[in-house]
Amino acid sequence: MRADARRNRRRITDAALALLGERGPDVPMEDIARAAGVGVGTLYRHFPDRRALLEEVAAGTLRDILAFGRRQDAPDRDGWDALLRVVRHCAGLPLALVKTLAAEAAPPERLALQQEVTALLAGLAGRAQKEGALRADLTPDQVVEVVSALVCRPGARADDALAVVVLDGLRR
Amino acid sequence: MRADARRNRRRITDAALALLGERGPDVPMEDIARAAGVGVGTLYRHFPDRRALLEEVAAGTLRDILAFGRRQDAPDRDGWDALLRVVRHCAGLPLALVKTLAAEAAPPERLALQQEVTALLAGLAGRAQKEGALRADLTPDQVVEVVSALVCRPGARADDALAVVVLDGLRR
Amino acid sequence: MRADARRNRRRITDAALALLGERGPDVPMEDIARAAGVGVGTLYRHFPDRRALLEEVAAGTLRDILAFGRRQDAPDRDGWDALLRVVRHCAGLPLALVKTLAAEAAPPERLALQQEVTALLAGLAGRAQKEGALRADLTPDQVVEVVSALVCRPGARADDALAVVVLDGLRR
Amino acid sequence: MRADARRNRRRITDAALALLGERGPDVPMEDIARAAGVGVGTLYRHFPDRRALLEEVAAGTLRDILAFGRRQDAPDRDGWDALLRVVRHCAGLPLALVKTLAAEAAPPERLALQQEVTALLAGLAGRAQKEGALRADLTPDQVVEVVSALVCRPGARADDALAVVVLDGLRR
DNA sequence: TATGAATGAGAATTCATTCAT
DNA sequence: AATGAATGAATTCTCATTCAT
Repeated sequence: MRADARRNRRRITDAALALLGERGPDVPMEDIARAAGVGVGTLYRHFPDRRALLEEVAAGTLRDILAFGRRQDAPDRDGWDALLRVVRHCAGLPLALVKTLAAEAAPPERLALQQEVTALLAGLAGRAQKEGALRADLTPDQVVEVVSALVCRPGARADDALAVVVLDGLRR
Repeated sequence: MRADARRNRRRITDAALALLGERGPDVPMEDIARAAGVGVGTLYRHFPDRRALLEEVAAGTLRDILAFGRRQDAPDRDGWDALLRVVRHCAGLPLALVKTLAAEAAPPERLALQQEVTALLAGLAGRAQKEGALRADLTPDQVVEVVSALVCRPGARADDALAVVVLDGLRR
Repeated sequence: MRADARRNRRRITDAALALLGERGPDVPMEDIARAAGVGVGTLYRHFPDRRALLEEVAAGTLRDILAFGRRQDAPDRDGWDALLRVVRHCAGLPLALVKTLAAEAAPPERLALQQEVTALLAGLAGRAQKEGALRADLTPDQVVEVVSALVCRPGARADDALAVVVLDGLRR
Repeated sequence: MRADARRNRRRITDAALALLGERGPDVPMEDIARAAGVGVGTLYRHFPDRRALLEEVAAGTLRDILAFGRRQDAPDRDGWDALLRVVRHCAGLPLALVKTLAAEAAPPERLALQQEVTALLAGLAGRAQKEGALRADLTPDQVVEVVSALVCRPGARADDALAVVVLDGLRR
């Protein structure tokens, strides 16, 4: 039954992500459970309360970015290119939603993830600056701030007007 | 008595804006009424329901931008400069909040206002392109899209990293 | 509407006392509201949560005892007699129920009331001992403990077997 | 395997008694199971529902009293003394708790046990009256009522103030 | 007209019980 | 036979809205 439980847990987070996207951050737990095909009780067995579910949804996305980013962060690939790939990857994630969910004070676990992501991106930014591809009048953390704003928008796409303008603005 | 009513109405929208900013989009009507110094009954006399109140808050901000923008849109001032001033003005408004409030389908009145604002900004963008100050490979509407994303962020400031990058990216 | 609200509040505590007596300490708030002839919302406007309602029911009874006891505590009436009257009065109150409701840690307000009641009874007991009517080998506080046990029983009556035995056991 | 089952059953009733004492009459079944070191499923294999478990806890205590009482009820020992020993024994049992658990209508099995205990104690009381040790103006059943009230109190001890007063009140 | 009390539908959460493994 | 995951009814509490004063 370990397998069943794992499947249910996954169904729940998936359903949560979908419904929150469609219907905003106040979707009832019961609707999420129904969409996941389980009873509310099952939802609450996996997540002690609403906050815990939302945190897990957020954490899942952060872990995804982290994993993807680390795969790009190879010494033989230039930083600017890696940064671009991460931005493109992020544009496919529901980051605006996740940011909304995570509006409350970050619990330690999320804080740690956020710092890891930030550190990873700042590292890439620093390398890109050394390579001369990225403008040098911003600190790496400011670059992360810019990238984060670019990517945490509702409807963000990697090739929409803002992306073009921001990436141009970052170059050189 | 007319003056009283007007004052109350204003107090209510002000309180709503303030509380929504401090405590998120789910602040109870009763708290808004209390912060405005009136009873709930009075609040409901001015606004038939919660949606109507939020719409008014949003509309107020749109009207503010429109008024400011029109004042900048003088034929003897260059478009790029006017656009910059509008961006700076907007950065001082709680536009992220307003955008959140206005997440639902826009009613005709708001739609009209939004279109007026868009038209105004697109006009400025067009002029700035003709002047050669603004890059020409974007349509004016795309420029408005970029400016809007720049300005409708939580904590947006007219001189933060994203603003610098975006404005640099728009120039020429 | 002050009068209405007061009437409702009273109805609620009365209904609570009645239902808790009939159906035990877990009666749903909704049932209490219905029995009081009001909606749940009204109940919650008067008492912020279940605990607050139960505390009020308990406090009401303590206040009743205190008021009655103080009326008996006249210098020209002997202490033993006053104590007997208080015992008889208490036997008519749902003290077992109240004790159950008040099983949780006492909040300051209840604590204060309890101490006042205890002090009053201990005072009467002390006087009764000086008069020679009450056995002297117990401290006044122990007498209060005995009286309290006598009176906080389900179905306590002032003339049932336990009352007879205890009052006999206290005399001299 | 029979031994295992018996051990589990015992663990469950013990855990139930302990937890009910610590945390009140509403402890979840799952917590009882955990405290007993078994799964809920096992708990439900032994007791068809919550009521059945509570009844068994109550019945266990009644059987204990009955067994102890019968050992005291020897023709060569005086009734008053036997009664005293039973009272002392009972004071060590969680009778207040058991009384609370058994607040519902008594099922036949418990009813029978209660009557046996009552009969035993009434027998002792009758003998004590004949011996002249116990006051004779109460029926044996009233004496049982008094003893029962003495012993079914939260925190009852065989030498606390109420016990002293009641036992004095019963003598002669 | 302003007030705030009353209403009740809706949302989060708990827990007795069932059932697949 | 034991386990613990799943279920959903029941319960507490909140808040938009109505209405008596």
